[in-house]
Amino acid sequence: MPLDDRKLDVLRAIVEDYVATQEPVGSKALVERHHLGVSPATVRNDMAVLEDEGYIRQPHTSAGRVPTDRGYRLFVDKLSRVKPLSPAERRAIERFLIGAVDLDDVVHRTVRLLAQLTRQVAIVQYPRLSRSSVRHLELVPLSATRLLLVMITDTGRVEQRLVELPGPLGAEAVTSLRRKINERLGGHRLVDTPPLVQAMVEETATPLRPAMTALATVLLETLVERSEERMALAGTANLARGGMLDFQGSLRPILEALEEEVILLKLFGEVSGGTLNVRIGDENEIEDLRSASVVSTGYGPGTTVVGGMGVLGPTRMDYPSTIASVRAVARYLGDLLAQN
Amino acid sequence: MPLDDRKLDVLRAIVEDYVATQEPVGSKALVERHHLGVSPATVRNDMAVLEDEGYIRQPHTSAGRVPTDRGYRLFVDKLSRVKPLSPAERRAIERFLIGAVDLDDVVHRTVRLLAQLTRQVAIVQYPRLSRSSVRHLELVPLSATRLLLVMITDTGRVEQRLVELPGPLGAEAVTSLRRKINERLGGHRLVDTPPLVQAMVEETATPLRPAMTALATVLLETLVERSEERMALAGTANLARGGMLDFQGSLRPILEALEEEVILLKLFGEVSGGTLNVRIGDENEIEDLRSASVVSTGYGPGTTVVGGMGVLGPTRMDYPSTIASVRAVARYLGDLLAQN
DNA sequence: ACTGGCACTCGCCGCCGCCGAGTGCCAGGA
DNA sequence: TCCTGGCACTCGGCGGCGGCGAGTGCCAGT
Repeated sequence: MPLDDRKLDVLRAIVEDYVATQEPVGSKALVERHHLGVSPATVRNDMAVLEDEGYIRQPHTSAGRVPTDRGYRLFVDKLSRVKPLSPAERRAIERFLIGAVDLDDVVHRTVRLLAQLTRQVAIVQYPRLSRSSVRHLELVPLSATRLLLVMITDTGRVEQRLVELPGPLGAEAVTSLRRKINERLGGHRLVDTPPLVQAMVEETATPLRPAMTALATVLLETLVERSEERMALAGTANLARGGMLDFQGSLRPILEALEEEVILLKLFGEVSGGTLNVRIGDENEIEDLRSASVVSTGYGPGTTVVGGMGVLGPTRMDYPSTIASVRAVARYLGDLLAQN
Repeated sequence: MPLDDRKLDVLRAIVEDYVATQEPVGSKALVERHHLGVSPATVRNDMAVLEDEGYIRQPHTSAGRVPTDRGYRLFVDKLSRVKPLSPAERRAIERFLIGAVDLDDVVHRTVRLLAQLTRQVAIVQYPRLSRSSVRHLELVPLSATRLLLVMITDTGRVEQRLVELPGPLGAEAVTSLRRKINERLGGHRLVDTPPLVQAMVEETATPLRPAMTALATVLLETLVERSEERMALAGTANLARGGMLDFQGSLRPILEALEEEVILLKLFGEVSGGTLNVRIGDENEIEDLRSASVVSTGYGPGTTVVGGMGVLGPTRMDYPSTIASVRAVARYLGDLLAQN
């Protein structure tokens, strides 16, 4: 049973009003606030149908209607236009650009910006190591048997790791190792490096072999396999707005989920396509986030995706502007990375 | 009017019971649970005095008593012995030590450990740059006019910053700069470096002068002045335990404060002495934290203090064990840094 | 196909009275 | 002087009650 246009209009009106007021919306209030051109009674009939179809529900008899997850889904898919950003928002985005001194700074500013624009919890993943390529590898001797391995990627990430050498190593040896690893790995994407590292070890002459093996182990284990996806979080205080009416009473599960990096990473598992993703309530795979919605997208220079970002909020959130903000911030961040 | 011993016993009992049950405690319940050797009536008289003196109060007439901030203060100062850690806690602390691969990892493990032990919000400051000394400075040429400056401190922190050069620079020039800055700054504490940097610039010969100036600017501005004190946070979900009875209803101000790095840094401003610090409710300088208590201390190898750490929770928290945990974790972390 | 009218439902709110935990006070006893 | 048992009192919490009103579903009429 397809819904006719007016029913869709009604649904849209319900979603908009409910998001704005956070109170169940009744037929009378609807016709007053939106010029639907019909009487409350007609709207009521439409509502009955929408309820049968599972798009809205009544918290209790004789209260107004509230959208269901399914209703929000339809709204997002069919009924909402992306709301253009306000000049103030554009200005805010541009202002955040200036003065960022390094990648850490950029990520932190971005996540705060996003939290502020959407008034929700924002999450920004650092550019993924696996999607980046090696710009430079540096070896810094700390002592005779200890090196610091510093890796700089084309996305600006800098990772460092301690390497314990099996035996002491002279300065020339370090120089030689440094040259070799840069020759072999420089410019390659991290995902492609494992075989290169392997080959590199095998063709290393005996004197340097043990050191190179130690180095290779660290490279493989810590930089590639456990590619340590970092992320930044901001705006958790926004969860406490609305006096815990949202999130069925307890912030606890949400806060817990936000602290589990593994869980957060899942959120960005599917942003590879570069398309923007909206997961509403039950659609979330993560148990603890079933009472929340997540708007996420990938970002990166040009069309490539080097990381994910998004916001988390109550299912009753302003999807059009949230989506607009997330998309805009992702684009700006991508541009910023590109011009670097 | 000094409080006699029994009154203090009564206060201690009230604090312990209230912390355990989270409910106002009455005279009858007190004599039942603690063998005070006197009748409820006597306890009531003592309570009246304690109330006059401002150590406890009644939420409303005909309810039990609840400790005031002042009551907790007296309890912490005079009435509580530090509770020894349980074997399970000791084991947890030791377990966290093994397998930490770098400073980031150590700090993150520490903060999670602390949150878990105390079941509260834990905050750990990274070793302060200003208290650390330079172990090594590395210059990595990224392009002809761009250097990456990497600084490694004796506490294991690695900071990097981009340097835009006024003109292109050859490889030998970079080597020369690298040698010079390491000679001059290596081993010195960061707080002592500004004059050294200044001097270094002045005695640099013309060809390298502009590059050195750029380098010096970055060094001074970003590494010393704005010495970027980072910190890690964990256990925010613990705030939502106790159904927001604590924190007078809203988590919002607390969460907001926790996101303001500036505010958090204030918490550790006074840990320099290395002594453990307890700030209870109103004693907090930070407005938003007036409904919370903070237990903080410094940590560092041996007796020096390189950073702060602590936990934040409701004023009705188990001070003895919280204090024990914070102290123990700080000591372990200090030892870890020392043996490194 | 829409509308006005109408009876009905039910959550919210304020009211009331009971119960009981807890208190303050007092007179008597060690 | 200090402690105790007894006693009257207070007041928050709880459950039941009734009225109000927003909102609904249905139906007959246009």
